[in-house]
Parts: sequence; structure tokens; C-alpha cells
Amino acid sequence: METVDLPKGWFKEEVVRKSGLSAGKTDIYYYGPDGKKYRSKPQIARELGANCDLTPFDFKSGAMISQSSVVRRAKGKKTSHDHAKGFRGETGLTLPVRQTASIFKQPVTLIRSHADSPVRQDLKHGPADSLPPRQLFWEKSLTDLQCSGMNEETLKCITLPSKIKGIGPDLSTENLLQSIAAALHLSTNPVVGQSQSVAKFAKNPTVHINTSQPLIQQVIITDEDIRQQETKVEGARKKLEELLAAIEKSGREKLLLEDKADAEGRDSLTPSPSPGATKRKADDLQEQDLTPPAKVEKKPEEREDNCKTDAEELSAPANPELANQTTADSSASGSESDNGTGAEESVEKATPQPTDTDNEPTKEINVESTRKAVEDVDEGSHTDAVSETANSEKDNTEEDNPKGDSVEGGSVEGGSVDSPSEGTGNTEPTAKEPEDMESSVLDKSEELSDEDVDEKTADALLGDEEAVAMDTN
Amino acid sequence: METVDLPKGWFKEEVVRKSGLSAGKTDIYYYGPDGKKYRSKPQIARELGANCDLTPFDFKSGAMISQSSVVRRAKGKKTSHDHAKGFRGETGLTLPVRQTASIFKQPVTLIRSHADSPVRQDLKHGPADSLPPRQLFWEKSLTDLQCSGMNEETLKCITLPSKIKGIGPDLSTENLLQSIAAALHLSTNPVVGQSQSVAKFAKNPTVHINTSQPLIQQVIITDEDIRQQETKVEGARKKLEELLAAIEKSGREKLLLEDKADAEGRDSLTPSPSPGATKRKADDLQEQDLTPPAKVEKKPEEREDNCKTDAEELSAPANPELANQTTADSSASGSESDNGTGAEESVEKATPQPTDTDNEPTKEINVESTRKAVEDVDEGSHTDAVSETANSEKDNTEEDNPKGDSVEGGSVEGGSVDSPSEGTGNTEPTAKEPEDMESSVLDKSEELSDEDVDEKTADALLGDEEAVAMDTN
DNA sequence: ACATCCGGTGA
DNA sequence: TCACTGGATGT
Repeated sequence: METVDLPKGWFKEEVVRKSGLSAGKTDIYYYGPDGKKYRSKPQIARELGANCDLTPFDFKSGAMISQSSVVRRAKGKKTSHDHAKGFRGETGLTLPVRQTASIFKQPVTLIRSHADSPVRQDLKHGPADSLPPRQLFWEKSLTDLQCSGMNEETLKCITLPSKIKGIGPDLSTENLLQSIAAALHLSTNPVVGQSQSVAKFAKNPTVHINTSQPLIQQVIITDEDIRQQETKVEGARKKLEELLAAIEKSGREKLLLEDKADAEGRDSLTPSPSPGATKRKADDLQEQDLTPPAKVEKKPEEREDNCKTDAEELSAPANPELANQTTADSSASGSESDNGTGAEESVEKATPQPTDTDNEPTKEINVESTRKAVEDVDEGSHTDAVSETANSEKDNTEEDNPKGDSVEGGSVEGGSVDSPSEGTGNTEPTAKEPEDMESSVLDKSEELSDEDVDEKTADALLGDEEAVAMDTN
Repeated sequence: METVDLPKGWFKEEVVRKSGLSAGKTDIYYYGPDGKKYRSKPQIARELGANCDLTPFDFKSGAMISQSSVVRRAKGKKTSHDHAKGFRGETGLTLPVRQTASIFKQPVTLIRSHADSPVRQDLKHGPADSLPPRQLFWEKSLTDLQCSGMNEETLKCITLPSKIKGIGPDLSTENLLQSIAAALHLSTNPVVGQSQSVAKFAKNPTVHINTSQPLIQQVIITDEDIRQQETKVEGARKKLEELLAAIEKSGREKLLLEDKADAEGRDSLTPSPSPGATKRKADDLQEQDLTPPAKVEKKPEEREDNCKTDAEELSAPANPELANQTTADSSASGSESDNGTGAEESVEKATPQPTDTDNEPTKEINVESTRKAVEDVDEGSHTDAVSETANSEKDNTEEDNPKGDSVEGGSVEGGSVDSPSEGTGNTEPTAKEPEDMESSVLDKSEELSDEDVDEKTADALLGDEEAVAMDTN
């Protein structure tokens, strides 16, 4: 019962065994906000889902133990895969594991109240970030990291919008994503890319690199970019809506069969006409591996509201994509579900306006858009599984995002792969102020539910959709 | 479950781990006579208490490992005291630690089913004992050993009867005792002393020494010796009886006070008149440090039977004394208490007849006489504490002899010290057969209860008693 | 050697 | 069902 530094609603109990061979031994239990009792660290980790690395959590004391020891323990494991499992460490060479939506949720953004050491602080870089110095191009060390699904299968790399271009030697798309993701995690400052001109940078990267920025050319997102993105989302929704309607007719007999098999506890969520079928299909779609290019026409239109809930999420993959961490309050805000206006809200939030439901320090690259909308609409049944199968035993009442949200190599949903080649040197020396940058938005799109998939049907539906690469040049 | 050489009631279990990373590993458990499970050596040591040094015990095999490694570990300790902690080993240079009354109790007599090695067997000595060869006069290495009580106080050395005389260079009484004790422990053969004449021995000890015998002249105990000893016991009892009677009168007012303080659970044992007082005094007496010489007149008399129970034990110290190990079954036989005829029995058993309640191979020097008698009379309340105090919280229902029984320097109860000087060369070449030797008895006397002591009173009682040195020459 | 985890057991 | 241990595995 000690008052340890536990998340709200959690408490710890110590029980001394009073008889038997093990009398005198003390057992430790934790109780979650729901009153559930946890008897061991692995148990907590299990119920929490795979998202959350409890390595630094000391079960006995209830505290997070110092990082250094974690790093020390980490050695002696097997593959490079281990990079991803490490906890945010002193070297910064291990990537953070998702901490949100967990019992021990912590804001994902690294916040350092003081420099690691007053001595070797900022030896060569500006005081923009107070991160410890790292090897130049250290991001290269992340090269062999890959994200994988629950079944160990390797997930495909996300596609970067053409606007985002690498800068530096031999950068793969994966590397770029890793670099960006790392920057988003490790820095509290705006992530804008290298502001030096490509030419200058190329001449002497070692000198001109800004180590607090990822290895991408400076990204400037205009209002036009945002409008375009919104348009894409709307278009995708429209498309989806139509497709769902089609499915509702053509696939009814089949669906009736399937519904019989797993229609438990999912009835109260769908206000749209012929709820069962529509809902069912939406779920199926989300399960799709979206690798086949999906191009969304840029034709903003009004849309009916009969295709909400999980369907909202599907629209996301058509957006420019970027891996990110959700903020700590994502699950909290997700609980305020209102079915009626959810769809419109999602569009609202995709706009450049700072999201005020988010307590996180506003990032230069805002990644909360459609995700939040989706959560608001129907929090009870979505999870950002990408190419996952078989998880339908029960409703997902918990945030359970095995990887989509995490930075372990970047969230991956399919789309056409634009190699950053057509880039014309974007050489404006735009050292914009953060206020300006707030209008820059990189939508994140990774929300998918994890219902059973009828892959055939889903493939058919998505076949005619295509990803639209933003083209702001 | 292998049949290791474990004490009775103990067994060992080997369990192979059948899953997990450590699958295939075998865990070893021990089970005590009570069924308790022990999972590690430290655990056993802990539950066993400080009495027992398990250093040489190999948990994995269940055997006692060779001393060499023990010796290696032992360095870095403090004093020569460490000798006493060693376990019976190959060198024989370390004394056995008390093994009785412990989980690992084993018959103290060393029984070797085979020679240590078929090669270096019996290089210079007869096959009498199959003990490994030792340095001549190795017993001298035991010189600095001392027995001490629970409170670390050094205990006085026992007094040897004049009949037992040292043989060899510079032997102190302590040394003689150690030598005798070691012989009793290490040999399965009769312990009779050096059969060579003193003169011959002195001329060339190295040649004439019999290494399987202690460094004492041959001891022959005749029927007359035994009769005399019996007489002494009787006399001492008579004396004690009278004294107790006197105390009962003179000390009544004081005793009443004391009885109030600690008269719990001890009422059922005393059939004599005015039980409380008599009993109380008997206990007090046993606690005495008997160092002041107690001479018992050799006047056999009939005695009344009103002074039994613990009082029996008191008579013992007047007997010729010799340290010994109790055998493993001492506690078992001790439980058959019969109050009525106990006193007479004790006398019976002091006679040369072999004690058949004892499963031990009969020793040349029988040391079970009065001890057993005393146990038969009242087993529930005696312990061989010598100069111990404050242990009156509860009845002693367990055999718990921290030192009296052990050979760690020999059991010590006071008495006059006869230096072995008057010895007239006992030159009979008596290579007696074991059957003959069975009539030789050295009474052991070490049973004392550990009740609180009123030393003043006890001193007064014993002041006029004197030890009678046997004089058989 | 001991800490930790978790299935089994009994109230 | 759940508190409590025993026993087994991990470190």
C-alpha cells in the first residue's frame, strides 16, 4: 500500500504470508483502476498488451528503475531486433517503445528537465534540444530495424509523401522514417528537417547537419497542402461509403452466415441503416493489408453520415503517412464517444488548428488528426492492427495497439512507394517560427480495427483506390 | 531419490526441469524426517541452527566432500577454534562436529565399508582399523582445542581416573582426552590404549606406537573396578539423599518463593514426599559446576527410592569420566521413562553387562551406563548443560546437547585432576579379545539438566562430597 | 541460491 | 471466486 509513483487509479498491496512453508514471504499485488488484481509483472504486461515495455518497471517497489541498469541488462540478447525493445536510454540509440495507452503511460515526448551532465552539454550544437550528443548520422544505426506484426511477419514500410525528401548519404525510405520518428520522440522542439540547402549540406554534411533534426530536407506544409489532404480524406470516405453500400447488397447472404458466428456485443454501436452488414464490412476493410496502391481522387464532396464508426479509420491510409506516437491522453479522450457528429468532427480536426484536446506540447508536425476523430466516433472497437488476423474473441475494450502507434520502425500501411527522386531542391532558407509551423500538418493514419478479415472482399473494394502523393512543388 | 548415505529419515530427491529455458536442469531437494522440504544448503543450515557446520556437505551429491576443499575454504577465519568445525575427514586432523541431535546425525563411530583407496591401505599399521594413515602423534594437533558453552565461556577439562595414564611425550590431560575421544570416534575397534610396555614405548615411541589406539597406557578394567564404581554411585546417592532431606527443612521458606516463580509443568514427575521442594533442589544441583572435587565414600548402602528423577543424574559426575558421543538412538531409548524403578535400573546398567538397548557396536570402553539410567528415569527434563544458566522457559522435550556429548575438546565436568604420574608400568601384554573387553566399562557422566541454579545452595550441598579416584593398582 | 511467477487448493 | 500457498522456472 505504499504510496509509490503509480498512475492514477492504481495501487499496490503487500501481503505477508502467514503460514506454510513460505510463511513470512511477502507477495505483492497491484490493482488497476477497474479493481482488477495483478499478481506479477508479466501478468500486467500481458493484460496491457504488447505495446508496453515494462522492463524499467520494478514490480516490487512499484517504481521505474533507473535506465542505466536497463541498458546493462539488454546486452547479451540475440538480434538487432533488440534495438526496438530497449527503453529510451541514455545513449539515445535505442528507440522508445510506446508508453501510451498503458498503465504506466508516460508522455511519449522526451522531456528533459536538465541536461544529462552540466559538463558535456551542447558541445557542438545549438541549445535547441538539450539532448545528449550523438554520433553524426547515428540514425543509420537504425537501418536494420523492422516492424513486425504479432505473428512475427515483417511489415512493409510506410510510404513517405513526395514532399518529404531525404538529405544525406544513402538514405532508404525506412531510414528516413526512422530518422523522423526518432526526432519526433527525442526532441521537444519542432521537427522541420534540415534547413540547410541541399547543395550546402551535400558539400559537407558533417558541418552543416543539424543534429536535432531528422535527415530530411526542410518540410514546409502550406495551407494548400492541408486543404488537399482534407480533400483526399473526404474523397476516400465517399468512395468507401459507396463501396459499403454495394457490399451491403451483394454480400448479404455471406455476411449473414458470418454474423451468426461472431455477433456478440457489437450491436449497440451502429446507428446507420442496416447496421449489421455495414458495420461488418467496415471492420473487414480495416483489416486489409493496404499495400496495393490506393489513390483517392481529390474531389471534396459532402457525404452522408451513414458510414461512420470504424469506417472512418479506413479513410486514413490514403493520407500522407508518418509514424508517430500517440499522446498520453489518447485513450482518455477516446472514451467520450458521440456517434452523431463524429464524422464531421474528424474532418474538423484534420485542419491546421491546434488540437486543444491534446495536452501534449504541440508538435511541429501534428499527428493527431483523423485518429482522434475516429476514436471519438467509436472508441470501443478499433485498434490499429495492420495486417493482423484472428483476434475476434471479444470486443476490444482496451486500447491495444501492437505496433501501429509505435515507432519501432514506423507504422506501416501500404500505398504506392514514392521514391524521393522528383524533389527539386527546396532551398528556401525558411527558418520559420513555431507559430508558423503549427499550420504544417502531417496527418497520421494508422487506425485500423482488428476484426476478422474477408480478404477477398476487401481487396475487391479497395482495388480501385489509389494513393495520391501530395505535390506541392 | 538416490540412496545416498543420509541420516535416517532423510532422503534426497532429484527433479529434472521439464520445461522453460532451464529445461533439463536438475534441482535437488532434501526431505527431513518430518517431511519438510529443503531446497538449498543454506536453507538446511539455517533451519538446523548454528550447531552444525555443513561446510563439507555437498548438497548436490548428498555426501560429505573431502576435507581439502573445506580446508581451503576455512582459511581466512580466525582462530584454532576452526579445528572443531571441521567434519570428519580424510586427514583425520579435524575433529568431528557434533552430529547427534541434528538432522544429519550419524552414529559417531566411523564406519568404513572399504578403505579409502586400495593402494595406500595400511602402509605401516595392522589391519585393525582401516583408517587412513595419519601422522604419528597427530593427536597433539588437537592440543589447543577447547570446548565452550553456549555463552562462549571455556569449559574446564574433565578429570581422568588415575587408571588412565598417558603414554608419550608431554601429554596434558586435555590431550589425553582428545586422543581418547578421537579414538572412540574414528575407530570401530575396541579402544584399549597402547599395549606396549611403557618402557618399550618410551624407548622408541615412533616404532612402538599403535596408531589405532589413543595415547594412553593400556587400560584394564576389572570386575572389582566396576564394583567399586557402583559403590561410589550408591554412596553418592545416599549422601545426596541426606542432603536433600536437610535442604527440605532448612531451605523451605526460600524455596517456596522460588517455586512460585517457575513451577509449571513439572509436577507429575516426583513420587517422593514433598515433591516440590525435593525436585527443585535436585534440579539446582545438576546445574552446578562440579569443579570442586567431590569425593564419594566407598560405602555401599541400601538407599531409599525417594530421590529419583533428576537426582539420578547428579550421581554421575562422581564417576570416572570420559567424553563421548551419544549414539543416534539415545533420544529414542530415552523416551521410555518409568518413574518407579528407575533408580535401581541405573545401577543395574552400570554393571559390565553389555547394554542391549544400544545398537552401536559395543565399545571397549562402554560409556552408556548411568546416562541411560538417567534417561530412563526422567527423560523429559534433562540436558547436559554444564555451566549454563537461564534456560527455564520451557521443559526440555528435545535432546539438545550443545556440547556435553560432543568431542569438541571433550565433555567437561569438574573433578579432581589426577595427573598421570603415579602410574606403575602396567606391563601385562594383554592383547585381550573383544569379548573379554566387554567387561571393561568407563562410565560416562554428563547428564545435567539446565534449570536455573541457586548456586549458593548447591555449593553448600556438594561441599563435603569428594571425588574418589579409582585406585586399582 | 534465491527471486519470481503462476497453477492449484480450499474456504 | 479469490486469497494463499507450493512448486517450478528464471536469473
